[in-house]
Amino acid sequence: MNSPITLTDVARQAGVSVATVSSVLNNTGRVSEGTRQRVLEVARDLGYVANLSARSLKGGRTGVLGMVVNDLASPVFAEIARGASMAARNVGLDLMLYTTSVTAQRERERVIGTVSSLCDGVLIVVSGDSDDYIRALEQPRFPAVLVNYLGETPLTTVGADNYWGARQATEHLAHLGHRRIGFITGASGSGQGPERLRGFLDALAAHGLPGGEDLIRTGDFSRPRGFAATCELLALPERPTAIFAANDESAFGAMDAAKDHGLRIPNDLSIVGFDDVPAAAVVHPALTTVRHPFLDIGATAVRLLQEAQQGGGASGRRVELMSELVVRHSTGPVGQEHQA
Amino acid sequence: MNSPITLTDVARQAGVSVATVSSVLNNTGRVSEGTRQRVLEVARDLGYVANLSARSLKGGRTGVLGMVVNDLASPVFAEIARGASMAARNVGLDLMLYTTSVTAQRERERVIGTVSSLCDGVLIVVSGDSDDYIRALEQPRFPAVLVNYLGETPLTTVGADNYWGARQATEHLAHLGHRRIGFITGASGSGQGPERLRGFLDALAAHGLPGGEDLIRTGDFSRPRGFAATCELLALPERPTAIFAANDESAFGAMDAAKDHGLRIPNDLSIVGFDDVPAAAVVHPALTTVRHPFLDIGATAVRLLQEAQQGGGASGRRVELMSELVVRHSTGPVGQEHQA
DNA sequence: CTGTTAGCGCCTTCAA
DNA sequence: TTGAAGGCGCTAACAG
Repeated sequence: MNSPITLTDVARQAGVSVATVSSVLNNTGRVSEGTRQRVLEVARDLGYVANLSARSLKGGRTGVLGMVVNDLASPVFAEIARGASMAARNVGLDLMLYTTSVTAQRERERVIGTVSSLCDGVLIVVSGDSDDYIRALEQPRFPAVLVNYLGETPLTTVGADNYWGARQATEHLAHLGHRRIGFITGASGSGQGPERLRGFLDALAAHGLPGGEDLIRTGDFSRPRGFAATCELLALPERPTAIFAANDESAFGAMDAAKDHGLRIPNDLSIVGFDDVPAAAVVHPALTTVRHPFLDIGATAVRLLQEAQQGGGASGRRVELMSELVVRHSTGPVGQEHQA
Repeated sequence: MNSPITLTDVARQAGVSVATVSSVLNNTGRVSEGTRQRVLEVARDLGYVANLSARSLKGGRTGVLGMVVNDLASPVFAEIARGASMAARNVGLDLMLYTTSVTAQRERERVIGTVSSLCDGVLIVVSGDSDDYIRALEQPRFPAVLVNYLGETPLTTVGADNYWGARQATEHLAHLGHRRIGFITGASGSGQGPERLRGFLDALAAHGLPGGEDLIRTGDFSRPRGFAATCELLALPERPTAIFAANDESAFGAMDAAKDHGLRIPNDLSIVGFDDVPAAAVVHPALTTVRHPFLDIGATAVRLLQEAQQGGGASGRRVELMSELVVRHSTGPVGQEHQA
């Protein structure tokens, strides 16, 4: 039974005091080079790993950032976590993920409390609206950064633009000659969807294109709903030549529906998504979409969290990254078939 | 600046000793009902949350399970984590995820060391082969369970069958009348791929079907390779009427390729995947695939971990769950076009 | 039934 | 340049 190596073990083995070992390991205080080398060597040989609990209890920095999420399965979340994880690693920090249900209030407070007793700071990634979730953090007891949160809050938040990305995507379609463009909305609860719709509508107006009710279909960010909404759109007397879906998942559903109707993409129907999840680049044809810079969002969140730690309280900044149109192969000029 | 509430705070506020509070909160020792209620009330009012570091340092159970993964982006991983997370919650435990790179040896030891100082036990989910990763855990210093690991190890492992699932899928195709069936392999490194291929080949032999080299194409579990491999298969002088891909991602690529060639699924080409990731149910047509019970795997891992904790050392069990064919709409009887 | 106390592993003065 | 000692929040053993 190999019990974990403690600082004391290293000290004993190296024939010095614990304080000396601590100094060496933390690069603090002046220790003679000889002692230094010996301690380092012993620590390595013994496979010493600092006990985080002890360090945290003592009140020092643990070098661990916490991340609280409520949906492990979403690729959007996964990308943000990946970005945060890489950024943390780059500055010598670890990232710890904690899952929690959106529903139970007590549960969330417990999770936040737990994480904050372990970590130097916490990143909160919540999908949809869960305002009271946030309320618990607002007492500036602990460095926290909110990711993709659109509500009112004094805390620091990071997100990315939705409006201009949607506008850009719609204009891309307009420049391609499309005049009837369908739109598949997101889930009504989320804050991201409406902004995307607004960008779409404004671009339409700017180009004098029709944006009637019949061209706007309710989706819920899911693939099956994207499929169904597209079928509705294609059943219209004057069917659209392009469809803009409020997220990639819906766009994948739209692609399925188009192929099902024997339509070629992009010849017969152009399709644009939103998010640029990894799958968007590998579907066939590759999806034209608006890149939400999730990796950057994660990395920025880590940076802001570090600033919040050093700066002390909640800085209350609101950072919005730019999203960007990525043109791939699911969009093209209006085909002859439909121009008549 | 609201500093966290400690046990002492609660004790002071309730007018009792810390030991009493501790007893109440842990349901240990006998405390009078009146005191009990008062303590509970004060704790709730103050929003007391136990400091995990202190509890862990003291040597007690923390109620947190660790999970070490090397790929946050894979849906396979996400499902396992989801299963483990739900199972943990059901027994009142939390799950903490720690990411680590597969490459750096020192790094991994550090992560394991860190996690083990915080958690009651650890779940290791490694994709591909990383044998020396495992070696570090083998000293039974700490309850650990390996997920989806196929190598030799004295540690407890949980996984799911690959061979019989592949056999079943192939037989499904054979019963549908397919005689020329293509296969897209997985990445050569992984241990899961070869077993799936073996199941495929044995089923072929059992039915007296051809399994020549030309029908077996090298994939790497990715969608683009699945696409390319399928194009090769479709270019064969005598093209297959069905394709079995070693994982769903490859199967999605195969579906893309088929549609690209103007083939209808399943009328002109049947396609089977492996894994049953969530996307498999929502692509169009819905993918027939072999369900690897990831949620169950995660849940079982949690259960075994608990047993390992209670039982003490590494029990060294090897649990293999059954995989199961899920017939959806991407497979059907051989079409007239190809029967001639 | 309830209070006092030691000590988990570490870091940080302070003293030598 | 190094050693000794205290205390972070908590639990468990022991007194009262």
